[in-house]
Amino acid sequence: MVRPKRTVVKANEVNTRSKSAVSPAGVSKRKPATARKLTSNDTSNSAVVQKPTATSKKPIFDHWLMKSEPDSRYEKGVEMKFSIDDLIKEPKSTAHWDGVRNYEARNLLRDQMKLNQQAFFYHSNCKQPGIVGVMKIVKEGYPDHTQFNKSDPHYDASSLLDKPKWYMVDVKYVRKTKRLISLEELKKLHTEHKKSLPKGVLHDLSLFTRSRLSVQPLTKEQFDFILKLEHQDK
DNA sequence: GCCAACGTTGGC
DNA sequence: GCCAACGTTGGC
Repeated sequence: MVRPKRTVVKANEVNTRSKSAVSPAGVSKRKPATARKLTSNDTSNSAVVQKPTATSKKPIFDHWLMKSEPDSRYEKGVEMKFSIDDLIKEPKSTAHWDGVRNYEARNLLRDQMKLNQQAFFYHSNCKQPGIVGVMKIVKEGYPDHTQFNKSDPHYDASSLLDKPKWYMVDVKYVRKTKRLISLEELKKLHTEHKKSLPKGVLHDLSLFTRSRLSVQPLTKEQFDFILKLEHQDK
């Protein structure tokens, strides 16, 4: 599994409004992320995803961006790094994205991420933050076992076996992007897209509007737009 | 290493 | 349920 960069912190299920999450898939290790609340608000999901209706224009989020730290960092004595190369090295290049400890992210992992959907692998908290590859969801949300492991940095004593608080998905490596699509570049585009008259597709990219979320939702339009950048020289 | 943004905790 | 204090994320 991967590890997110953040730590565990057990979030309790209390905050309703929170939203962040992090965590990568994990293969070998995992890291946490945050998500939103749970128990109490299981029903209220984050509002991130909506269903299409003939009349509404709510965006459909069926693509993802998942953050992981490629550089070595220790949390409770456990190394948290998980780069795209680490994912590639996993058996079948597949990992669980464990360690997310944020309710909003948890809700995405548990409820919204579906089989075969694509996700960007994003390197964070490193020299060159940005998108480095593409992966796909190969197993939908299921309980993150690390919450029950006392020796795991993301152990959560408040989570019950029969009512797990935290979830993860499995992701499989698809390919690296032809080049790093940097945070800097995305930020520039985001700024332009906010200013342009009809706003551009990246005007509300969650990487900037919800920067601390470790698992972020994207529309197909956003995903495709960003992926096309790999063909530009930059 | 700093620090802004924002999530979490816990008293009241 | 509010909100101040505190903790974390993650870019810079």
